[in-house]
Amino acid sequence: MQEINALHLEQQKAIVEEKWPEALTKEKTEETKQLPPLPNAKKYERVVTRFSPNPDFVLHLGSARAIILSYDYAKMYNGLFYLRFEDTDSKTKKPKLEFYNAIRDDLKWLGCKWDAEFIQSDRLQIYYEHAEEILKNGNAYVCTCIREVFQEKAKNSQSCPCRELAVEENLLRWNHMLDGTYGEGEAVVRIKTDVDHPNPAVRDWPALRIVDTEKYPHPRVGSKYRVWPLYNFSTGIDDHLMGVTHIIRGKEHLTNQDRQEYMYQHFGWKYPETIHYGRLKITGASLSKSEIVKGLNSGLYKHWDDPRLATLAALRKRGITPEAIHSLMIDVGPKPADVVLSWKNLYAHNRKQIDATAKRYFFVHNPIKITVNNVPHDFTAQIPLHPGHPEIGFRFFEVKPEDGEAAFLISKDDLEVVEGKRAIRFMGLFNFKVEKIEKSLVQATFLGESYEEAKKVGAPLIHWIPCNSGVPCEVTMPDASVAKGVSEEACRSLNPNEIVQFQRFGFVRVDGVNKKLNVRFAHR
RNA sequence: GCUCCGAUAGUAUAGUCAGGUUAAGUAUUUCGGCCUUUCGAGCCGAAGACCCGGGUUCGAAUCCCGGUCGGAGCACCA
Repeated sequence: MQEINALHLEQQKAIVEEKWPEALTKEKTEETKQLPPLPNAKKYERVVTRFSPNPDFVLHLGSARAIILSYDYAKMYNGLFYLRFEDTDSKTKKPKLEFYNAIRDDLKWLGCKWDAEFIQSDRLQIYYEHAEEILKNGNAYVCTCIREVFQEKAKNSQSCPCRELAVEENLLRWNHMLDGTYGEGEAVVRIKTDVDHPNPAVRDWPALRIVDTEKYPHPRVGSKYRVWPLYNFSTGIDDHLMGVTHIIRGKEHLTNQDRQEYMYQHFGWKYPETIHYGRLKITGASLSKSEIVKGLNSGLYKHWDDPRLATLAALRKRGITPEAIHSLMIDVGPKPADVVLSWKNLYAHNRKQIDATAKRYFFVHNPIKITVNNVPHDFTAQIPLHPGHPEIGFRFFEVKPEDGEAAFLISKDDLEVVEGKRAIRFMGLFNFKVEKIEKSLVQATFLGESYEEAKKVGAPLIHWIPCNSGVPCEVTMPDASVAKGVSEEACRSLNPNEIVQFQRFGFVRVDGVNKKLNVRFAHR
């Protein structure tokens, strides 16, 4: 075995080709895209990654990148993947109880099971202990300067007077933060970095601050705590304590690494490996939380699953599968360059997932009545639910002409397809010729039953349903408009969540069926 | 303004770290054709890219410098 591994890939291939030629061809068809190796994975006993959302809103396509990369890398190295709620700001990014669960559901839906879950609002004591320790070591101080004054000084590489305070004084001030002597905004714990750091944003960054939780109670722990850690402090401590080996996050966190590395040095810890991927966008849909919330508040969107949005809830409702999102994200990978995804790309991934299993049905958009004369006898049309898989079953249509005349519904969209043609074929039924097109009625004459005949004369194939049958159907389109029509009778037995294809119209996901069939359009 | 990061076809990505065997590979998109009782899938074919300018080198998509463009951060947010 070792012997073989020592050979070059080409040499290995040559040997295989010689001895087992069929093995290689199979390998090629199953080829799927792989993530590049994780940096320094071998240095750690066990790879640990985490996804750490603030439960202040639902997840979107951008979050999916962090989740899938973190999850996949953990699995790739037989490691662990954690979920950690970062809910330490009950004021400006206030968490809401409903989103903790919504996020869990999104993760489950994506198929990314987490090995352990943490909630930062349960861990305040841990942060307090570390704050005390770092104050005792003289590597942090309690700053009572006016924010703007501090910033002005930091900008000019000057230290503030609090920086020189003795440990005892800092500890005293720290207790004043905890016991309520200081009010909100009056004191903050700062981590000592380097007042000459080239990036002013890194200089003596704030680690813990006071929140008036009487006024802004935390959804989980209410007003129990008034001193709360800031992002770099809680995240930095947690990543170390939880043994996270690889942090995978957006590059907006790049300077946070610089900041946190100072703290790690103070504690004598080793900073984890990091991957900072670039900004992800998708054409025409905002992935900014605040913008989505703005649209929600203004009434532009009724719900965060509005089809115009790229939230996971919206994509799910449109019939985009988790597998499609997964393979899209693997395709994009972890590189630091920004990407602007095209919906068509997502659709292509999705189509690959659903095409083989989605049942086929007729949906007549903007119906118009058509009568066909000279229909010689009754028909029972039997059309497969999937043209490639007749074993799935069939749908049946009864056509009973009266005095040789049968009535159907076709889509007005097909009028231009039909116009001026010598022959048209109703899929799975018969051929006819259009005699007259009026505003609300099309008249036609029966030509024949033979499909071969239709093919020979190049007759267009259109879909149809018998008049006075079918289910009224509304299709919510990606732009939130609603396409109305009638879908065939067999659709009555459809279940919510099912993804089907309306033939010649596109793939849709079933919302519900009652008196009316409600579906959402996914893509062609 | 300051501090970072990045740049391969319409989109996404491989190749870049260890410069040559790649007249830049793949997926998707687009356009032809075939096939198919869907405008879906499948098959065949075509089109389409190394941001610009210098430098190093026998040789640069790959290394160096400059520029341009794009993005991020500069909160007592995450």
